[in-house]
Amino acid sequence: MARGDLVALAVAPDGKAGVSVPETGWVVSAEEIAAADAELRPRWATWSQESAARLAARGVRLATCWDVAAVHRLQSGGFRADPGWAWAHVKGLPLDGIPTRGPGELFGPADDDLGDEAVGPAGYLNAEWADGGWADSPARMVRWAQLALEAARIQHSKPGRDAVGEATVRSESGIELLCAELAHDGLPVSRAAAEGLLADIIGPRPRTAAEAAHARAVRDERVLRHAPAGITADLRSPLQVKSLLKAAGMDVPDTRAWRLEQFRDASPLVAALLEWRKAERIATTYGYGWLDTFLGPDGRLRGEWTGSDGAAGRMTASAGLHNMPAVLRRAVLAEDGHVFVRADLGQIEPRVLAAVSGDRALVAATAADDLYRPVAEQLSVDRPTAKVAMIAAMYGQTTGHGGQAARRMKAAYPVAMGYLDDADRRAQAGRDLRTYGGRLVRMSGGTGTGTEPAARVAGRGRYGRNAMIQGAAAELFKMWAVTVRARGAALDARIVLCLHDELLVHVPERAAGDAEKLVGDCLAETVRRWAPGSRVRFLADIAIVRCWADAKATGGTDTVTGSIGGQEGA
DNA sequence: TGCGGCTATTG
DNA sequence: CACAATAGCCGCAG
Repeated sequence: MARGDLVALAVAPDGKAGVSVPETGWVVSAEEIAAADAELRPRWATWSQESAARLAARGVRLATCWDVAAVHRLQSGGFRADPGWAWAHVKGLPLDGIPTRGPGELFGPADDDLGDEAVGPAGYLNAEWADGGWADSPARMVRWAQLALEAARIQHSKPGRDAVGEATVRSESGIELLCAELAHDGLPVSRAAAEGLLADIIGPRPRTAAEAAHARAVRDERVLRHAPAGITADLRSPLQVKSLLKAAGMDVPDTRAWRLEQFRDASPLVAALLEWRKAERIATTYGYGWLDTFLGPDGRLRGEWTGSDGAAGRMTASAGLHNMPAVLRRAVLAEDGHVFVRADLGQIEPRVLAAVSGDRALVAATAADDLYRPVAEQLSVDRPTAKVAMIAAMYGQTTGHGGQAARRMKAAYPVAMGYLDDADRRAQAGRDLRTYGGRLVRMSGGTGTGTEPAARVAGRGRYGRNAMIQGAAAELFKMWAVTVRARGAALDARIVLCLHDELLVHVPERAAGDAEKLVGDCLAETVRRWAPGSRVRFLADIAIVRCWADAKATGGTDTVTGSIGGQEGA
């Protein structure tokens, strides 16, 4: 067995692992997996994040893997990637024939029970095995691991991948290891700080249901006392709020905050309502219940992580980790003797557009720290207009008054705009897309009726246009993240949060400086791999902080990376 | 009880 | 207010 060789691995709920090379198989302990990983450093072929999660629970972190589910999502699109589904894809089997365990089979063996055969006569995986039965015996565990390896080999043999595609397959797999660790480790959150913030915003923790109801009523009353005499409303009902506003002389089509903002100064009712909404949001979604559910006694906030969603392939997280109100970041504090290295990519989407389209003029613009400056100059407009025009092009905005800027954008950056328009047209026509790194974005479902509403077609076009950028940006980001994970291990630097273009790394204080440099170096390494030979420049703002909220306020080290002409050092 | 609509938060 | 996501509550259908 050599470094990087594929080795089959399937970890059971009890931590025992089926391993195969594949001529020979063993069942070994998590500790033995850890030792083998350290000594031989194979690329473990696994079915999904599940194996890594079970190892992480036992303190074992693998260096690399080939994750069949992650690679399936990349190569074939969609989110579904269970073994039975991925297997049918790699084997080219009809998808409507995949066996399932019906409710009737829960109480006894099915008529077509396959017993100890992992693969049935039609070539599908045994549904009972796939449902967890694979862990029922040592022989099954080894066999199940071997099948993951077989699936991985077929995925590996798929034609049409360039070097970037190969690297993307590896990083998409590695991200699953990171996801398992993010879920296990959690985000450091100070309970005392969090409860202090909540007390300021929504009041002290209620002791009884009656106290909670009273606090709610008090909050409501602060709004309703501004209502016209005799008028009341359930503030949680948009319909009733609309009526309330009408009674107060304001006729609005809906009650969204941005629409009510114009009345804030003139109407104490609206001002109170907008404040109420902010507090209510925190009370219901990010209040004491949220802390009780997701913040462990060890001061770690835990959610589930996925390496790629069903659309363009961004990472997702539950437990509010990706949409926590900014004010609560003040409770995200490094543990004693530790600090955070916080790093975020600057203007990643237009820079990615330059890279994937190869537009020479836009590539040239990425040389600037602020890309929108040269773009504004090129278009002869001010910076805000240039930014809006660029974002409009990437998101497919059709409304508003960006006509002139859009025309100039097309003239100045014809290759980049053509790239986006092409994706838009393909998506509108229901043709599948493939991102820069090779992710299939399925567009073919639900089209072809011929009577499809124009709004739906246009929406699909915008979706496809954006998926090419958002998806490629996600691929770059994940490659950076797995590189930081790998290189940071030696410093005990652990990624504790991924936020689309931002990394939060928890690191012992003594290694802070090294980790800060490492995160920047990893970006340079990633860009060389992700955009070889490109002159596109990527930037990361990197700072050492004790509290997540401090990062932007203090203004971190402005680290500049990328900018590789040719194959320097390569 | 399930689901679409509305709303809010994040990138 | 365009692209993506998670998530809670309301109102309605079954």
